[in-house]
Amino acid sequence: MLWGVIVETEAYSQSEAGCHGFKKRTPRNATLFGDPGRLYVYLTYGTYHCINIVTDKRDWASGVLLRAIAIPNENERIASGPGLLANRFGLNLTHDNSLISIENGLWLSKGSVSNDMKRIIQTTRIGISKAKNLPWRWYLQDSRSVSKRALGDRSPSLSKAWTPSFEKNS
DNA sequence: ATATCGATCGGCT
DNA sequence: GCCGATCGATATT
Repeated sequence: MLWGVIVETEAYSQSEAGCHGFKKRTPRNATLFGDPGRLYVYLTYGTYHCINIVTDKRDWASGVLLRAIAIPNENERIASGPGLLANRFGLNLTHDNSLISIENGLWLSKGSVSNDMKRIIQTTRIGISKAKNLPWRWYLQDSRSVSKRALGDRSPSLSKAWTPSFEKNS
């Protein structure tokens, strides 16, 4: 079993221009409009795959892009970007629309993270030209497995600490 | 029909 | 910081 800790993500929603589903449904983004709990995989720049978790109800395009994963006992940079993590997990277009479930051998779980890895930075998304101002990227401040841009972009002026609401309320 | 643009990355200046 | 790889989707002629 190959597993890791998701250390960087971005959110996309049909309501904003950064989202593949902003304009209309196409063969490429169809999964994004489908049921939640599935993988939306697409080819970017003709060279790398990007992995999203479809998050919202059917017919409302939205998803969370997995940007970086820390894998225990492996090079800390092995999955430090959207394309890199897709490569490491062997995910490609054939996995588009795959159901996320234990039965399917592909799932997420809410694990525990060491105390020194709990600081979360919320800031703007990377590599897009539209809706750049939306602060919909999150990463673990102290992880060395975040994407290259996140490693260098740790200026507190543009970023701010963020606490997940489920922890605030618990 | 042709041109431009990406939710990227590694290599190079 | 800039560039090319490489291809599907979208914009333009």
